Amino acid sequence: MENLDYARLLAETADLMEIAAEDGFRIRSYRNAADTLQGYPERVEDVMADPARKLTEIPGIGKGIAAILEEIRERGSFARRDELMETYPPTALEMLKIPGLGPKTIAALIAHFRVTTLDDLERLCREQKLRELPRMGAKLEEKILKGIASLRQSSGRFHIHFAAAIAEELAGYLSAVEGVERVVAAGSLRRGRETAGDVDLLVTGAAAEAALDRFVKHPRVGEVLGHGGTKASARVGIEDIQVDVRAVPAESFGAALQYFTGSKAHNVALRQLALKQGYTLNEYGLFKLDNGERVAGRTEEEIYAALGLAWIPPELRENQGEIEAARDGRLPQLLELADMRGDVHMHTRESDGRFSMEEMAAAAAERGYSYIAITDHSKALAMANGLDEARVIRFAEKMREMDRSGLPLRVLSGLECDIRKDGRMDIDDEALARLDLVVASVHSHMNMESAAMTERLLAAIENPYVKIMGHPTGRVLLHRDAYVYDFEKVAGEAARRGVAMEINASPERLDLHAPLIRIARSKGCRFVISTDAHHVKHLANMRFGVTMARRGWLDRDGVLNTLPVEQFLGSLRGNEG
DNA sequence: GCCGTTTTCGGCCCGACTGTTTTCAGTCG
Repeated sequence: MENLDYARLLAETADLMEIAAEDGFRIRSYRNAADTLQGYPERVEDVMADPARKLTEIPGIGKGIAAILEEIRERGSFARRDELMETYPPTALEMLKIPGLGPKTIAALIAHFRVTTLDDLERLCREQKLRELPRMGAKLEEKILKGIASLRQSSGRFHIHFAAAIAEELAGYLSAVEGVERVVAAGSLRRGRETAGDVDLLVTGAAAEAALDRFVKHPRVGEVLGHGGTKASARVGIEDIQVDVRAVPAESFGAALQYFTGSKAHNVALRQLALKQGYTLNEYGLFKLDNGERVAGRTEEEIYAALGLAWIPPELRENQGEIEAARDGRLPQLLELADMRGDVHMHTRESDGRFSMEEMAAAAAERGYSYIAITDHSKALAMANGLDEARVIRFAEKMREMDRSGLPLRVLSGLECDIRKDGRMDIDDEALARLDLVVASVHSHMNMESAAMTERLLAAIENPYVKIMGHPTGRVLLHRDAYVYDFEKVAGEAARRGVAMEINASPERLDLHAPLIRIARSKGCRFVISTDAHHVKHLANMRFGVTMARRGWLDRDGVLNTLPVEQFLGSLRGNEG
């Protein structure tokens, strides 16, 4: 089992404990441990397997949870969880996802009506039975019905490019209000998470409150969930994404931005640090505990500085060691979009892209790149019109000719070559040898068991022409899970052989993601960031890949396609020195 | 359940909004 599985069991149990009204601090410990494991750069099973190591080295994991993790490893669950699962129907966890329904209400519903399915709950609301209970009324019944409907139609999370587009649209709309000074997106969007559950916008200026009124009148705003003097919430567009807009005074703008950017775990750690230093921190500022005097709040920088910390880039705020690094001056100089000099994975009409090589080259040059690699599909992807050996050779020749004929940037000849089920390349070595670079990717047989998939990938990177491992986990966000294999082993071998790991910047993939980037980096891997563009407009997705790299603590030196083209080529496997 | 430059016991982050109330519990971020 992976860290994510351990984290899920702990978090799930914490939810059930909340319904069971257990001690809140104990529940928080479970959640903390789950959060920590989720992003922990080492596999928890490896720590358990190493006799020289102890689980309690991991912050937030003490004797109690260490024992639970051991129990999970042995039998896939643990006693406390089993008891709770027996007491409460599995739907209890589903019900928590309905906005407006919390643990207390759910406990009451289960106790009084013996609700066990969402259908039960829906019927009770339709028959207006909920109002028989204290503090429940018509509004709640309505809210639950809407919640059930939206739960059934979607997972409630959205791709980052979609959430970013909504945020940018509304920010423009609200900025146009006279007297609004700034509109900024906070939340997981600002931290660069791969998906967002909602959009948080902060508005400041004399007319901030008026901006809330304007927001709820936006033509694409549907249901208004709340609207007060400092906050308005509504669902937007046919996708029904929740948007929260908050009006914030200028003197506490930094505090609000810090607070609403999160993550929750980062904020809790920061407030604990503030308390230790004699301050209290909230969304209005940093205040002295003894006399309530405001110490900071106008900017994030002054808040972090007052706590003895360097300003922490939002992408790092996951309570994964960034606070300690900021204290000790060890924060990395994170990669920037402007550092990128080339994009080395993209498709043209030769396979399943929509544009010609010349059009892709022109669009890439416009973005300021000095080189690209064209990497169309190989023949195994027949439905994508993948290239066979003869076409690979012909197309590579054509690319070289074009490259000499004065394109606006350097075009490298490449291929996204399928890794076959047995780990061999889909194209023979003789043809691969004609290319500047080969990206090796899995597009088939994704459900192999872990050991076989590990062997397959190890075999693939044995091929000397493979320079880059494409979208290394194969996940498709909100749609398909990563394939299962021993990532550390493959990453270690890739590092040893000089095969670079791709950070695929397509918003539907974002693969690798931050925890695996950190693992790969710790194994000595180098990276490229590529858009996998099938359309000229996809070239703009590079920013999401850079964000992912930043979340993985990468600086410019860790990413090969920040280098000028000759050095980039020289840094690829087999070309060194 | 975790944790310790005040602590191995006694703390543990904080405020706004809603709905159903006659003063506040529950939910959310």
